[in-house]
Amino acid sequence: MGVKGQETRDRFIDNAIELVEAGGYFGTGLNQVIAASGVPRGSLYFHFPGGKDQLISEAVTRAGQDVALLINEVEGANTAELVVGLLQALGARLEDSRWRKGCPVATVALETSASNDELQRACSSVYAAWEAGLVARLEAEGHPDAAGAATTTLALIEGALLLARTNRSQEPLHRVARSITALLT
Amino acid sequence: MGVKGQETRDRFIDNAIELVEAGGYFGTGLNQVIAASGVPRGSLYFHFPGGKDQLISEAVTRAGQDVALLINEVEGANTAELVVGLLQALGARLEDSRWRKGCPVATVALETSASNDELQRACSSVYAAWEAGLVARLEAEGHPDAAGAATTTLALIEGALLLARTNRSQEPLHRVARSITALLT
Amino acid sequence: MGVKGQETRDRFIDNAIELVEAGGYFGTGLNQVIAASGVPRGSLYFHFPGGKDQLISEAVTRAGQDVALLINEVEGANTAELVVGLLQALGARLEDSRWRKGCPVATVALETSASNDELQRACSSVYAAWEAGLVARLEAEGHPDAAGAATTTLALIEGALLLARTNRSQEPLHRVARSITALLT
Amino acid sequence: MGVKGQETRDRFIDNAIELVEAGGYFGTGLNQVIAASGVPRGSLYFHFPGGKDQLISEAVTRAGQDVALLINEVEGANTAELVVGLLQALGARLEDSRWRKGCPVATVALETSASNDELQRACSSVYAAWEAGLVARLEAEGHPDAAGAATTTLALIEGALLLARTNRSQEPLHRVARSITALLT
DNA sequence: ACGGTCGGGACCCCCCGTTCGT
DNA sequence: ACGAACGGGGGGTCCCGACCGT
Repeated sequence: MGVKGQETRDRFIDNAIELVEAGGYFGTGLNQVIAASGVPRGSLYFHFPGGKDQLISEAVTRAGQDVALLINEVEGANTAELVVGLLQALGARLEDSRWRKGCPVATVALETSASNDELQRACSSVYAAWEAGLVARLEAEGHPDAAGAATTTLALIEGALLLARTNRSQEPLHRVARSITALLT
Repeated sequence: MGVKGQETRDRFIDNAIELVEAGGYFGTGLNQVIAASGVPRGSLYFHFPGGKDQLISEAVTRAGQDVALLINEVEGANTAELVVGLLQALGARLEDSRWRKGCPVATVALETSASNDELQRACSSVYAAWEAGLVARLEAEGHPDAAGAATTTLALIEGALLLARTNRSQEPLHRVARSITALLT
Repeated sequence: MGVKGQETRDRFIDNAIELVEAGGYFGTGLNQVIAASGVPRGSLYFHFPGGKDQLISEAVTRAGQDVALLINEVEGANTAELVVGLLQALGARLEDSRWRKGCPVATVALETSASNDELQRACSSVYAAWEAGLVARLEAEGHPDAAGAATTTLALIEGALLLARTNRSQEPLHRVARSITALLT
Repeated sequence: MGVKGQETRDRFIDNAIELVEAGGYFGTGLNQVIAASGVPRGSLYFHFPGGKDQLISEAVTRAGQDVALLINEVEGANTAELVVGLLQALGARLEDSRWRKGCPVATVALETSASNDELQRACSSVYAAWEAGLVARLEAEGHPDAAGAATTTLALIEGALLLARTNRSQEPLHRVARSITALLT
């Protein structure tokens, strides 16, 4: 694939992430993605012959990888500090985007878990990758129940993001941040 | 309003809850609701002149009230026991429905928080009611940080439901149940 | 029919005239008429069992009669003066209503002449009545071709109203007023 | 735009003219246009992203241009003869179409002048073009009040067409034809 | 390989005019 | 007289595929 083609592909994915994060799978039309990308309609099906499912699936995966890197590569801090920092950053991002950018996976996960296996698997994989990163960290720190703590941490983050976004307030994130420390140490 | 009219209205709302819980706001068509309700199209707009938004809004509210009753009226158990029981019941319901029935509010909340104020407010109100119920319980038990614990509990439940549904496994609910006990006692 | 019933009937007709004059037959919904009349839905079909066609038909007829009275009963002026005065009054009414109130018959006549015999006949009758009034006047004045002049006059008025409304300007009415005098004297 | 696409576009417009002339703006459904054109629904919105308004607007404009050509390009006859010939042709067309094809602009003009600026402007432009053609002719013939005569002529034609169509008779056109000669010479 | 135009329907939500039962 | 039921149709948008031109 040429450089030009890769750029076009990336433009689609980047814009898809942005739009899907705000509106979800069903709430985002390909027309919006196409318009935002400034690329003709026909090109989309050249790069993503699987259509909307393939595009959104790759978008979710890409967005998930970006976060996974954060979890895996931040150093010089224990897990509790990492998560607290993450919550703070997510809260700022959420409010700065006027409550549009929460978790790029959750909406799609809930919308498609009952009706679209391809996307359900993509979302599940993202969560699995995040959880694996947390488990590795917690085990390295000698946590007695790394698996349980990782799942709980992930649930707390996702739940807090959901509440914060729905209430349009960072307060749930702050409250959860306090609880996390007690839970992980 | 006559008895007959109320029944028709309720049929719409009940079926809307069912369908929206599985498919979300955008993923659920009014045609599906109408077909499932066995009521003609025109009747919907007689009972819900505000259209889809009014119908789904009332559906979310109704579903939220049903859960609120559970939180407020279960007696003879402390909050930790209540929540653990709730997680167990939610897990069974989720798996029994073949991973279709998770939280009737979360999907709509995420889909509409950026684009639909009426629904965002309806979802936010439901969460507020649930949280208030938890706070009342925790305060009655003398919890030192009832507000923080309630938000954290709610986030945990919602996050665990999201993970369980996405992974099609009750495991996240079980793990979180263990953490809850530590958190609330 | 009781007094109350007659009032309800009249309310329907008056509001129908108003709305139909602005929006035409297809452009006016019974819901609008019902809402404007402040009368419950079911009452409409009690007073007008023939439905929309009967209501609009009676509205067109009533509106036509009001104008016919004007043509037949204005005294102390020859026909040319009557018509010029009429054009002036119609122009003022048109502009005062922000170009909504032109001829209460023309729109319905054009919309329904191809598809609705009942309404086509109603409109045709109104025009016939107007024309008869003009013929009577012109004959009384000794006009050599009363029938031809009456039809021409009516066509000029209707055409000028159409142009004035479409261009949102009284100018066509003024220009036609000048021609009328030459034609009728 | 390719040849194929242009043909599809033209099919839409041609059928829209036909249907709108008979039924008006509100009386003509896009489904009818689509069915008559034998082109799928989606194609309509590709060629007319502005929807019904754009389609009908272009249809009215196109129909107006066809008539304008007639006014501007007929030679070897003075204006009075041109108009008389026009009235005769319009009468034949009207009766041959079983009183369906009158003026392709008037119905839409009356229906939309109060509620749809785009279409009101389109109709107004058509009338302006026709009037300009008449003014040019009359000035060339040395008419002392070309503007007044042009407006009057246009009003007469439109009014006569309205009456003829409503009464389902060519008689009004014949009577007006006689008056026209007196007016323009 | 890639960009671009267009055809193709299914489906969206909403509102229509009408009729029924009380 | 009136609230409610009743379907069919309104305009509009969806995602997809095919067929061009490079």
